[in-house]
Amino acid sequence: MTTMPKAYDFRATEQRLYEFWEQSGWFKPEAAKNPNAEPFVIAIPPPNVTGELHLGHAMFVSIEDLLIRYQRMKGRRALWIPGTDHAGIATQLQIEKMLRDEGTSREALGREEFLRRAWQWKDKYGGIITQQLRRLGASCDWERERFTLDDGLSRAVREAFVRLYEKGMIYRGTYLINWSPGLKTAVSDLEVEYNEEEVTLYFFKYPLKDSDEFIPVATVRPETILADTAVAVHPDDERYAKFIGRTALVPMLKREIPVIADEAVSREFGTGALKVTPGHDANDYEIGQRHKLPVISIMKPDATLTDEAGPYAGMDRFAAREQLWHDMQQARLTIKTQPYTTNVPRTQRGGEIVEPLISTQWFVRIKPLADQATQIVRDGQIRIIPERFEKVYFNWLDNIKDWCISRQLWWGHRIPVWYCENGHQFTGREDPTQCPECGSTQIEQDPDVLDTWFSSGLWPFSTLGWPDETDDFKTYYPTDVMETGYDILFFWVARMIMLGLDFTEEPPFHTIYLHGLVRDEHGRKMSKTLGNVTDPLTVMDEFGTDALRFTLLTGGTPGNDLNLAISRVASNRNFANKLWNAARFVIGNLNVTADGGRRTVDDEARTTTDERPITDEYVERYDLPSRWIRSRLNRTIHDVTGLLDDYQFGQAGTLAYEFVWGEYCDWYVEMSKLTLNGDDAAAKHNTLATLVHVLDQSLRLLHPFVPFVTEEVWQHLKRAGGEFTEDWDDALMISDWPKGGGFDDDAEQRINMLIEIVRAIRNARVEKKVEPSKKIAATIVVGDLQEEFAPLAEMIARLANVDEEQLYIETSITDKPKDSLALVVPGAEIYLSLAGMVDVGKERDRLEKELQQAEGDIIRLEKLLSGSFAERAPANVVEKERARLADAYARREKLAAEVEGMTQAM
RNA sequence: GGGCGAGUAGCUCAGUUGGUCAGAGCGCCUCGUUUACACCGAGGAGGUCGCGGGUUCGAGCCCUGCCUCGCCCACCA
Repeated sequence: MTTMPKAYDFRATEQRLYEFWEQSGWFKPEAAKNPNAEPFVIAIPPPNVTGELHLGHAMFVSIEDLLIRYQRMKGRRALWIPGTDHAGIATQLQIEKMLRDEGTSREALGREEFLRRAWQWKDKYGGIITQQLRRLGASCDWERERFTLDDGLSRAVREAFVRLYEKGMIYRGTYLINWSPGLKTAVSDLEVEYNEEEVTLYFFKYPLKDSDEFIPVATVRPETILADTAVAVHPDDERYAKFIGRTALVPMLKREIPVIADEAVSREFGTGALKVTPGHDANDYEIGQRHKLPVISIMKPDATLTDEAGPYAGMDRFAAREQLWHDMQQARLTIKTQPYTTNVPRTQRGGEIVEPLISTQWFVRIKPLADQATQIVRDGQIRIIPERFEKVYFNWLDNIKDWCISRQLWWGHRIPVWYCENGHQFTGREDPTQCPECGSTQIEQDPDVLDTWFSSGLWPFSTLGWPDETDDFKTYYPTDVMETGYDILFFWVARMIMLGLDFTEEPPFHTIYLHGLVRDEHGRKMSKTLGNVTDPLTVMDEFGTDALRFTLLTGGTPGNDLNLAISRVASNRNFANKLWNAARFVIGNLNVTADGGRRTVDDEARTTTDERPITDEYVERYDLPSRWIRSRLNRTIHDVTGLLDDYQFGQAGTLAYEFVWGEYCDWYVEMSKLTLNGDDAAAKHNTLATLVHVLDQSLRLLHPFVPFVTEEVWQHLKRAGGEFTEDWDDALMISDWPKGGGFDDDAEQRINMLIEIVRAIRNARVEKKVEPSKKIAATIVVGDLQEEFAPLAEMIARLANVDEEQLYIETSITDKPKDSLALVVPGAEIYLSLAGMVDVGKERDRLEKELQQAEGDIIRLEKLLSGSFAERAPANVVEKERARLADAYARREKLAAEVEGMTQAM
């Protein structure tokens, strides 16, 4: 027998198989059988270089590897470009933490030393994440691995910046931006998150100059009073009309500011009067522009106050808030405080409150790029799956604001702009040594670096060698599918499209597939503080990579979040085991029958790529179950292929799963035992050929979903298969995708009926509590004689031996067997000899019920078919209903006769 | 304030041109060792498909209103 253990051991196979694949070079597109095949390319969403594997990674690897393996098997030159992202803020934070633990800081080290340490860190931890992607089975071409800060990509970033700069698409300016005091850098609008929080709303008096009167004002950030440059009221507000044009005094500072009127003030909110702080509030900034108000900035990068804050200079923003309020209370300038719920802006990374600050930063003029990016999707040149995200995409691009791309960090691509001592500003593809305008050699590079997303926005082409016209770029660009989480549609996807269109004049991919977030079992977001984080490595340790992958692929739908239920992972591990054991069965039989059971295999029997129609010869060759399973296989191949081409991965996987488990294992393997037990060598041979063929094709269908177990099983099958498998490829992963053959409706119909009959008998046996091992005699009446049913039904349903003439298959009978239990299924009647086991009264009730049901069906169907349904509904649908009606008539007749017979017997 | 998604068996979820669509897995109940598999096999219980209208011969599936939960965008101090 076989040496395969009873249970599939993924621990013993996964790593070995991955190394086998990778070392064979099959992850490279150059390994394609046809060197001129059409390429299929995916650029990986680059994980943070120092990141750790989480379920989001597992999700994208599952989907992208599925796509890549599928297209590879279909013969495309499949290329999955791997790589990592330097992830500016995230990585710099980690390095700074390390330095803090060492008792030093980036400031103490200086820029150069800091970067040296950062690269050291990257070299140490940068390999971990890619190692973990391998663990997931990712069939990336690792020889093409890239990193956003490597030389090639840095050159791409430089080129991109210079081009935009020269076109006037990049500018430097002083504006109100989002400032992160913790990170001490500007962040873009997207990096600010608003959370509803309980804060305090402070009401106070704005005193007027030369008067005892005051204007009541409310604010949630009292410290910004110090930067006020006006008090504004609504022009139509009678309460405050008299103050317009007068002068107010900033509390404690007694700085004189005007009282102005502006439509932007809401009369209903707070006191109806507004303090205007152009230096620290976006709306106020606009009001300030309208009224030409001065802009005062009271905050330094670390959120301590500047000299403008007078006595509060040097204090932290929150300390200053308290102190100022205290002082104002002393000065009787306060009115009251009250709790207030509002959206507080916090940085995505650090989590501290973002401060709107006036600052000089670099921006990309985004509108022209956004318009192009909108158009390309509207034109259908890029398709987004699921489609609803197109609306979200359009909405964001339509309201886009210029992109702040400078960051006050050290870890990243330094902005390639230099300033000379004479105030000239210039860029260059190469680092300059002197000013191109005045020739001064006293030049200094801008200290800032670029937003991480600037470099990732170039990813699909920078990884292929752009801006050079490399072979890779020419061959593999544009890529095909961009697969990633919907949460980075704006951050990353939109920017790749904008920059891709601008630099390469082509959409960087034609399809965007967005997956959802992986949540915990009950739909909660996974977080360390909640303690509900599922580590994919732990899951893989326990259930195997295939089980995790299959769960992620079939457990949800595109664009929707997925609640990961461990019980599903467990059941998918069981599925891997099922495949394993089906193979053990097949392989065991191959070995056992090595002597007498086999005869020479001809091409006809092997049929790994049969496209042929169902011929007489074919029908002659294969027994009914084999014809049935081959036909079902062909249908499954057809459907799974269609679903995959339509990006319906979950459906495709489920279908293949159900075929393998529910039809091949549950029925065909069982039925094959009959033939394998017999002594018809030719029949045995054909059944074995079918067992091998269907398993092989099923493994191919499933390989993109569960690559490890399918490869392992396939290798065992290949080794044991002898003449059946001698022309197979070296590995499943490089085998051809199944083409599928014709459908054998006749065989399907017959086996379906057999299955119905067997189910009815099994059901009756359990209901009547017949010993499982006890054989019972039966008569089966089927319209058209199905002699093949006898031995199959005998075996599967444990009916009495046909040779003892206790199992009859008839086309019709005149007298019902005595003391029998009647069962009626569509197209057949069954009489089980259960002498003495049947309670006639109960039995009559049961049949009565079935009779009523049949009558109900008849009434419903007659009504349906007499109405306009028959005219309006499609012909095939009507036909189906007609057939059901005919069957109901037949059932009614049989059942009525039964019931009557039993009533008399009583 | 605007937009989107979800609400289907106890739990986690499928269900794409409206016509066996009322399903799967897990859990539960009864049985069970026949050439693979107890990570198994056979059988079973369990749902008015969130609620109300409407369109249609026919609606989880389309339209409309409402309820609950979640998310995104905007951000009136």
